[in-house]
Amino acid sequence: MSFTIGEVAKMLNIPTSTIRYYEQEGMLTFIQRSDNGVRLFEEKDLETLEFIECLKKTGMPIKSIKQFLNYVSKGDSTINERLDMMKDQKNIVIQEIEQLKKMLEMLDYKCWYYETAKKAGTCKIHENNDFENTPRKYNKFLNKS
Amino acid sequence: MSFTIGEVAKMLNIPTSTIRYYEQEGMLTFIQRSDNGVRLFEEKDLETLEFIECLKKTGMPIKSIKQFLNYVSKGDSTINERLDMMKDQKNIVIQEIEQLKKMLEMLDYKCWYYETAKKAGTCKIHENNDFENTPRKYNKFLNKS
DNA sequence: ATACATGTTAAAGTGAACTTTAAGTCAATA
DNA sequence: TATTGACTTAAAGTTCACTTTAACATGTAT
Repeated sequence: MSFTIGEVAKMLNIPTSTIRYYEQEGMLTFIQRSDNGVRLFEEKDLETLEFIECLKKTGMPIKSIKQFLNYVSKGDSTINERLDMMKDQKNIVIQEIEQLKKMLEMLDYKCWYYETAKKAGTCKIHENNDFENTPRKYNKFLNKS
Repeated sequence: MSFTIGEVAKMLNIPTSTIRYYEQEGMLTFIQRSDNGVRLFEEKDLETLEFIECLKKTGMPIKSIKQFLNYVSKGDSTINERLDMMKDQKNIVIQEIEQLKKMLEMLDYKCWYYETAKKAGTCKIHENNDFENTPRKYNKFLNKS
């Protein structure tokens, strides 16, 4: 049993134009066609599309995803290359999470900064960078606006 | 004491073209000029630029950063708006971290998948989705390629 | 005095990831 | 039989965040 592009679009919540774009970019070399040229998606193809969406969420560019999928289609001779790509992407995601955690601390400070300014009715409350009245976890942000 | 655009670019590791672009987009309305039109950056301006870089790392679009900085220049009457923006961005970052953590698990599984395939010399080792020989934490990925 | 580094601008170009448009094919339904 | 809805393509358009280019100004070093 197979699905049309419209059905796939609904199921995976991806616009049909995006799916066609992916095929055009050479990511979906495996998709079969009916006699009159209509794309036929199998269950396995849906899984690949879902995997593509995951890789996109990790920030992997479309060219790299294409590269990976081309390795997949070449079979066992490309296991090392695929392993390397997944390892590299893992490290990228680890670093991205690290960075976002730091940014979260900064936003946390900013929220505190504006909560207290809101209570005081003015940002002037922060003008002298008062260590005494600043929660310890925010001390590192003082004197850095 | 003030800095030229080239000095700022080196200190913050941002291209001069990018700084000029930010000004053009209305993010740097505060920058002063010398008599002959040369930009003069003060210490405070550097801090603002660093903050802009932070907001960019959180994924905030340049239009929103501009919005925020415009609120800042309007003073105490916009404290609520600024607080709301920081709260919103905090939630966005929290969700992004959540998503990346899930993607990290997926990449972790993929690494294990290809490590074992590498040892076996073939991906066929995974063909029957063997629950027995799959570490528990990867079980949820079985039958989903 | 001339070259050079650094600054200035406006405008055009880039790359990534899509989206939209226009024109056409085909199967099913009123 | 005519229309509707879903599919097809190629090509152009869009948005974001810059970057590059070209032409010119200015201050310092030789």
